[in-house]
Amino acid sequence: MPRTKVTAPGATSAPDAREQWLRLDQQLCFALYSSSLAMTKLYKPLLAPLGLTYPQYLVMLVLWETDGLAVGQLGQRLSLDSGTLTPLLKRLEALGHIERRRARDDERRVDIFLTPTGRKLRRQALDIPGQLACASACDLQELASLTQRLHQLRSQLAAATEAA
Amino acid sequence: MPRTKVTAPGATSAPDAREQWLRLDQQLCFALYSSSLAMTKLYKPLLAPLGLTYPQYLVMLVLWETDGLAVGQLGQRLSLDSGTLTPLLKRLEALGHIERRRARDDERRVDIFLTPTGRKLRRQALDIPGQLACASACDLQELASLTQRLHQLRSQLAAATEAA
DNA sequence: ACCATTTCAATTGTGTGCAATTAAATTGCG
DNA sequence: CGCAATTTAATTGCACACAATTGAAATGGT
Repeated sequence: MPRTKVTAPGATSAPDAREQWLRLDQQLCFALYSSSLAMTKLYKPLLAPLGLTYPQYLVMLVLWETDGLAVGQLGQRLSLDSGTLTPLLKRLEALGHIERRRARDDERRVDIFLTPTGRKLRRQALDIPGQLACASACDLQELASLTQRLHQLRSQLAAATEAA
Repeated sequence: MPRTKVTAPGATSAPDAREQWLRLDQQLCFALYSSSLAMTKLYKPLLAPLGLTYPQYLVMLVLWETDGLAVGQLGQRLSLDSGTLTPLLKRLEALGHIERRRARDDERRVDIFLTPTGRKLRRQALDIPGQLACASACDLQELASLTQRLHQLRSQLAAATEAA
């Protein structure tokens, strides 16, 4: 019979439920963390032909949807800050995929534009999601529902972080 | 009516299903990636009192379950290699939480042992999973099932990576 | 016993992530 | 208009992640 007793903060006697929750495999955080790293590893060989790292690929996904975003807008879309994006974008620029242009109407802003090379890269990327879907599960329905659940979780986590 | 036609690799006419799958929000990889980063951000203030980063916390979770593991075993448990673990473990040693001991029966191995300080830290960690559960969802049933689903996904991703 | 192979951790180099600071440009209030 | 507050990206510093290499130690076949 499972114990439901709540142990007071200072109590040291009797194993309480908190012991169970400290187990690595029971923690959502680790499931998330290790899955995410595993996903990145699986992407690596698929992205190698495009010459992109995984975070660079995410940036390109955003730009293929909406070209000409400012660094801050990109960051908002991906939940990354300028400390992460600035060097990453400079590398994408060095590769010839994007152009970083200081906005004329607000000199603080840096807008990001795809080059023809960057736009062409999209065609090579078209097959990647399909390959990934096969490798990860292949049940598209299940995949979509898991994706939705994670987006929902992300919102809750972000909201909880703000609240603190 | 949804198209089920499979476009040949070289075809350029007619928008096909692959276009849809390239959208950022439809991709499981991004849902996973951003959720994991959001989770880490939420942990940060909770771990600050313990003086641990999130990956350091994961290492401590493993050691609290099984003390005296070799670096490689720790890496297997967390899916991290020595390039990541060696500097992290040196920092944990500098903090006084663990001791790195060259194994006598096999000089290649480095075994990791908790110090009394490291063991004591566990008590401070007991409340963390509960706080996190509340922040993330609070429906324990749902949380557990998501965790299971992610562990399963991780296995599939790891298997697919091996296969390549 | 010898030596090629294998197994380990450590090191090196590249690329994120993020907090904190900096510096420039803009906005808004009096 | 003048100036403080705000916004924006860049920079700096620290801590992962991981590929590739190194070097020491153990193993296995002959």
